[in-house]
Amino acid sequence: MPNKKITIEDIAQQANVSISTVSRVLRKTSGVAADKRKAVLQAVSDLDYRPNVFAQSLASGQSMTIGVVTHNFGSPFYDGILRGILQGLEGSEYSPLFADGRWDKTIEQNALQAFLDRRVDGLIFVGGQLSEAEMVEVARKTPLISVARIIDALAEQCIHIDNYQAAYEMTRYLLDMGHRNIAHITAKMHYQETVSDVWQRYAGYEQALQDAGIAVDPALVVEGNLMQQSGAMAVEMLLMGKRPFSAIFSANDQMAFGARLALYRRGIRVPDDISLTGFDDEMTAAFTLPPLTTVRQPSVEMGEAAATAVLDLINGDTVAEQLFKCQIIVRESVSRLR
Amino acid sequence: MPNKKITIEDIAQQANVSISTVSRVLRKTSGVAADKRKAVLQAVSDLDYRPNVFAQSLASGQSMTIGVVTHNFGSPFYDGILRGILQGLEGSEYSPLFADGRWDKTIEQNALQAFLDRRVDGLIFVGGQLSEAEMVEVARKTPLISVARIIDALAEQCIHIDNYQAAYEMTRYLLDMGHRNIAHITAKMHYQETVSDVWQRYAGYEQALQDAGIAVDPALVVEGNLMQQSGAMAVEMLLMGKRPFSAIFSANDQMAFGARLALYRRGIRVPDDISLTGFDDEMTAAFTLPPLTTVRQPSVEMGEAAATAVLDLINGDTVAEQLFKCQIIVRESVSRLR
DNA sequence: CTGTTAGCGCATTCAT
DNA sequence: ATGAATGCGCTAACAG
Repeated sequence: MPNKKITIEDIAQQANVSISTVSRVLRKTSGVAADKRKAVLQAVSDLDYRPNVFAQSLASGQSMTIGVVTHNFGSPFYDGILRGILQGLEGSEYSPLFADGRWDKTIEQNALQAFLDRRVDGLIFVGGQLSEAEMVEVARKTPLISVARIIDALAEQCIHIDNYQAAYEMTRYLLDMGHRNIAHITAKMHYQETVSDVWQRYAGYEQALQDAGIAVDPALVVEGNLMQQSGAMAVEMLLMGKRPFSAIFSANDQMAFGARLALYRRGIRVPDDISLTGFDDEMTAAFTLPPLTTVRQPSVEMGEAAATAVLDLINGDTVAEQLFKCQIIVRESVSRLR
Repeated sequence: MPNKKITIEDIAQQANVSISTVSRVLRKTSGVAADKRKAVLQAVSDLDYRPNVFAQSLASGQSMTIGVVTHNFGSPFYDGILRGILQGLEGSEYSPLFADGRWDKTIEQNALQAFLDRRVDGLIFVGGQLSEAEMVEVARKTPLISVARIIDALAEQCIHIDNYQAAYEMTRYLLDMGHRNIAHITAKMHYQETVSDVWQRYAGYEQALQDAGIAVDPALVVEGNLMQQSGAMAVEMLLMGKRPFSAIFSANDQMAFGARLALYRRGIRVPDDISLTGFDDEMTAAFTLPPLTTVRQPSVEMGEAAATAVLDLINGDTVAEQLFKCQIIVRESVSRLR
């Protein structure tokens, strides 16, 4: 039977030293005679001692934890972020605490409060529903890093991808494949906090077309709301307009799936009749026929960067905004024209 | 600016009472004069006081937390469980702590240790890699509930579905649709702890056939390892055998997706040529054509039951094993025969 | 280097 | 009902 209520005092006795010496070797704050250190370590393992984190935190004022807040655990993207954070924290003395906001602001706020009550030494937000002002307020009191969401007032503390470039490259890819009439499914500005991302994606699309000497045809740009259903609607709208197009670039995978479904129902084949691309690579684990050409966010790397960054912040170091480059995942949903 | 370092003492002063009185109204352990109580509450909100959880835990010996350990956050099933747990804990004084074992036993053990160090008052395991013996050992020291995994020695503390019945019903459904030659993709006994579930699913399949006067054809039962890839292999094996079959019942969705893929590659249509069903309803959010007829585990209800159960356990009450009934989700992956 | 001591913030007897 | 006093287990000055 492991530890019952073994305290630092027990091992001090067992090792014939004072409790401060024990604390010293455990916290490795200052030198301790080799023999005493050995005796302490021996006692620790003999008695299977486990320090009381509450007492530690109470006395030191530090909890040695960092809180991770997200929209919801159940997504591949978050899963990657999570792995990255775990990796990034490895070796450090800090351990992560997780909370799932469930896309509900109230729940998220409660979770945040719980973290604050637990005196987390740092915070990592992956997305999040809090307003910029609230984030800034929180950041004033606790080291905080925002992943996959840009907070202008906290730019240096943000880790995200270069949406513009990724969209540019995706459009460029479509152009290279011979497509000239490329539709784009975007989203209205007010639907999500991710709005700025979506806007940048549109900008990348536009610029790529312009650089290819093609003007954006407003009739080929339709707005959804980021959800799958709206992707299907978007296709219907595109079809109703008489403008011909050979490819669709959706600002996110969700809508792309909706589009895929709508096309399927119409008997329009992908990619034989229409090429289709998305953004986020949300369905890597899913079963899609054919899988979508899309943009993959380096979630693991971003998570790791986030962990490293909070650690730096806690450590008093300055951090800088980090822009990650995405990878275009080419799959059979795009065909070469001509 | 909210609380800085406001302690119980500050509000004691502000309310002209002793700290013990403050503690009393906050912990509502014993009666306090109405006026004093009001004064205290007023001071608490005025100063935006937040109790120090570490001091609380250190003094009381309780952390008022329950730890939730899972394989990995990123699955719809876990997502449901999570929601259920959140619901079930609502109103109680306990708040959850989450850990993701990432399908790695070492990581899981570390997470468990972290929970133990944090003196969680209860534990909920959703799956998990620990051996039965280890689980029993942990359960000896901490109230523990196992979700979706049967631990014989801890039967009363388990919450799971009736795999046998669900499989029976699914097979029955296939039979009702006119199918007579129904293949089954199962898994070898040693691949996972979920093995007993898989076995029960096979048993349900077998019994349903027998009750319909059909003997199980060993040639139509193939073993995978629960992963998608093995589902594809299974189909290849079935195809190689000369036995005809019109439907496949896979013991889990993962393998069913693999099977779906293999069939597609072979140009065999689902459900026109072969009907296909799975188990777990893992891809509700995914894009599948057609979506699979499968078995849905009532994850939310199970999560809620788990939360309630740990609370009971902590409270010293006895708990009983809980078997949940599943729902068969009918989708267009099954066709009617004849 | 090492032992002694004073808190950390709060729950809890113990008196009153 | 309520205030004073202890102690939870540990860290961090503070003296040697």
